[in-house]
Amino acid sequence: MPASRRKIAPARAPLAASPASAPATRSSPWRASRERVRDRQIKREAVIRAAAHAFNRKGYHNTSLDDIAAALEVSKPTVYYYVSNKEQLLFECFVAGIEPIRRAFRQARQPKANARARLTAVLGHYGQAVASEFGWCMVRAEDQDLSPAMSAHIKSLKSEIDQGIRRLLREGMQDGSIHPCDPKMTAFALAGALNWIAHWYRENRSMTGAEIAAAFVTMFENGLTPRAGAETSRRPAGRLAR
Amino acid sequence: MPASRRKIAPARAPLAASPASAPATRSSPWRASRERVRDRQIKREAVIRAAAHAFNRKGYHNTSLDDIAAALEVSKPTVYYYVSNKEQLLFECFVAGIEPIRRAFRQARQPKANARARLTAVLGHYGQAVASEFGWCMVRAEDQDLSPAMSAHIKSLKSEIDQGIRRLLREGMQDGSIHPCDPKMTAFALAGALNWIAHWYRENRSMTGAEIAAAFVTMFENGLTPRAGAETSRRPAGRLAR
DNA sequence: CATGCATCATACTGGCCGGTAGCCATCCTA
DNA sequence: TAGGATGGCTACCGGCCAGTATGATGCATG
Repeated sequence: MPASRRKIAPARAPLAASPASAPATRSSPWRASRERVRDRQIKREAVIRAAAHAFNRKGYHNTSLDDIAAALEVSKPTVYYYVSNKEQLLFECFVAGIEPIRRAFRQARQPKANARARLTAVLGHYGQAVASEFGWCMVRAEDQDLSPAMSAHIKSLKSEIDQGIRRLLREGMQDGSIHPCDPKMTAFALAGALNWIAHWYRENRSMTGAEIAAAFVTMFENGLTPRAGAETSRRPAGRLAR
Repeated sequence: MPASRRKIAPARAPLAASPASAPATRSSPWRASRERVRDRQIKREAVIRAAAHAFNRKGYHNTSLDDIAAALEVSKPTVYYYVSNKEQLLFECFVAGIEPIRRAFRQARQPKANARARLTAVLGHYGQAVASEFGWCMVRAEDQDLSPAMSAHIKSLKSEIDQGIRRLLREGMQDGSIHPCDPKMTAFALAGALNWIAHWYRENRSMTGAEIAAAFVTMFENGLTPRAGAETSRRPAGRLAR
């Protein structure tokens, strides 16, 4: 069977540019194969994205590198040409997911508003990140699946986020914009609620990540108990947030 | 090498009756092997517990049935003598974890208090369940890891919980005990925050599940924004709840 | 056209692990 | 004390899959 080069998977699914995600379209740079874009970085990122997509749908352990390669219409050694192993692939997805959050924290550094407002902004970015293509990888990167070195690295990144939230909570309690609370527990609750988005935000993406984050944040701010001032319905069913 | 029966794992670790968990002590019914407790159900439950413990520490995919067998100081076919396969093992753990929550909902059926109070009670039980030995299995039982039948079964059980929370939220909005909100998003936020306990409540169990749940619930009820009435610290750092 | 580099495919290996076949030991019952 | 029932073990199989050995192809440069 000669003449069967560079076309392992006939056309299982051209990855189809995820319907309503972030504006980052993903059209595999291999495709018709004859153009040979040589930009290594672009292809490498395509591999990362494809991995994130596959992990997202099938889980890390149920995704083989052959799957990822097939989605890109290349073969497994090609994938290995751009990343060193599967673990690193997951790590890259993790970093891609968490980087926007770190950026949001850097933005929230300068205190141009009270701490609650800055926390709100950070949580909004957080929610969007979790709802992104890399959210699953970010949230579900288990220490158990990784080598000790990677595990430590990921843990430190996660801890950085956690500490950032706690810090904003403390600042808010100092400047009076946040109700007194245990910063550790509160940070766990906030991060947990947002992290969990990655579990249910899969099918039916009727709300954008920003909308979800906004809905959550208003709930966190107001609480369940009716406020004395305005107990009437001002925003009865979300959906018009943001 | 004769005379090597019934002692595969010399004494890797007698499971040691987990340090500070629920009062359900777990002492493997095989142990000295000579007593031959015949109660099949007891041994079966020991297998489930051991599986939950192992999944909890190492994750489902990183736990082999040999691991579970070794933890019980028996061999793999013995495990298969009590459960049909690994998937069923995970399912049993899931059910064991979720059953207390369903019970809490049944208790919350009779409206002897306003809906917010009943929701608070349910969430307390929810948090305790997630912090239990089976919490991880309950929270992390992924549809991807299961056959379609089991996946559907689990999904329906999870949905039952979700709908229960939404119902209490709606009831609370009707009886005025809960601030108007989108019940779907709010239920996601509440369940997510509580589910996430399973991720960080592992080492350092300085708080009990009930304490954590109580801390979360007060935060959910009050929100982050300071209340007009009492903005002073009444319970600045948790730890003395319950 | 020759050489070298970058890119990628075919085809394989080796280990792990879920699951099973077949056998043995002990206990219960008659 | 025979014989089934119960409970368990050793030893194995087969599939999946991460990762690789080897080499082919195309492009750039001289």
